[in-house]
Amino acid sequence: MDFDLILQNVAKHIQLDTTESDFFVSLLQRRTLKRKEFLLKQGDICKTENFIIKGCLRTYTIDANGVEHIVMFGIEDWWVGDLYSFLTHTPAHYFIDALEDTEVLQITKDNLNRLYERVPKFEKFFRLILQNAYIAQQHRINQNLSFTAEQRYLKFLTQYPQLEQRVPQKQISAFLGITPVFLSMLRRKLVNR
Amino acid sequence: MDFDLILQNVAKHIQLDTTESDFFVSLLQRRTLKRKEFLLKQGDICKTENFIIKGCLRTYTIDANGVEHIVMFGIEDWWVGDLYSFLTHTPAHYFIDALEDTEVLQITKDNLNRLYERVPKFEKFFRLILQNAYIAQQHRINQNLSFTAEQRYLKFLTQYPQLEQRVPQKQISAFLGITPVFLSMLRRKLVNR
DNA sequence: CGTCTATTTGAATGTACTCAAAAGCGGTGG
DNA sequence: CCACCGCTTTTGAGTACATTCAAATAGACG
Repeated sequence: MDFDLILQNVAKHIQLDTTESDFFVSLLQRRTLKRKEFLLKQGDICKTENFIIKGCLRTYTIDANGVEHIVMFGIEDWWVGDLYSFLTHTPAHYFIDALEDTEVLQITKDNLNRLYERVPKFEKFFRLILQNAYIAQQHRINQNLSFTAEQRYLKFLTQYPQLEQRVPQKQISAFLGITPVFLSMLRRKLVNR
Repeated sequence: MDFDLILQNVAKHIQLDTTESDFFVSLLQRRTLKRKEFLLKQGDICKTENFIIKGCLRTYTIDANGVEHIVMFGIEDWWVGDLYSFLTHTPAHYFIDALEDTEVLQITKDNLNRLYERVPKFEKFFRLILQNAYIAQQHRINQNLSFTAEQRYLKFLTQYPQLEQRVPQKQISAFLGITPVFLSMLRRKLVNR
């Protein structure tokens, strides 16, 4: 059933009884995105937090020169959204679109607040989700500071082996912060060993 | 009095009555650090979250070549620590030491859990602190991807004008992810305009 | 098949680093 | 108060990493 994955995701951190999990899923809305379809555009208000049950999303910006930079990828079992926009009801900094046909479960801020009230354990749940995301980001900042593009690419391969298969090189280069041309050169160099 | 700053910091997000704030401060321990003294070393377990009431700390790593990379600075009114180590009781990834004589208020994990139990509002408080930190980091990742060293330096100057005055250039270069030599060249170039 | 986009390749350029040496600056002890 | 030491910052030359531009090739999709 559709809610299996998200309930497993929740169960990693908090225990729910049937009433609680029924209430939780009653607050979720399903949404389907075609490849290249936007979940969020820069400047819009991000009205939902989104749990991916199928497919792949990217969160990115476009800089002054029109170059895209990917802040994060999301695949099955990941939460994505523009947290700042969601929380403060201000225009989003990021674009989010689908790299594959994707299905998400969405929860609005109002529903999230209802959830916090009725099942306060979810405060803890979302705190933990956030903590993990925070720690992952901190490591990424550190990696970007410490490593060359080649090292970052090799790290990416081991850290996200699924993604390497699924997303085009162009997207990987936008995540690593290098040009597609240079990534292509790196790959050639690596193969020749 | 010593707890003014931290109580103001808390009051930004949640309201406490006297009993609650008394209980909160009763869980805090004060610690003084001399310049260059360590609050945490890589490999140690981070046993406290730390609120800076005076001074300046840096959270950093040392890469394979012995080069330091600063993940964040902390000054008055900031919370610092190695969150992952603190939460999971595993060895810390980061060093934290003092760039100036510094005073912090510390709370242990046990005391934090007591606090959560007795004053559940603090769950919300630390969630908000974390949210803000998360968002700031996300912007930093994006900036590191989108901007050249010169642009990042200029951004740093406007974002942390206090720090520019207080910390040596060497530390700023370690934060920006460039060599001190190159930062010196950038500064010369910028002055010559 | 044709069109559109992604990837590869090569040459020229720019950005940032290394190494080495000199100059500046702060603290300490005589 | 000055001299010296250690550390930071500056300067310059040579080098490595990564980008831009342009063109060719390969792949994906209707």
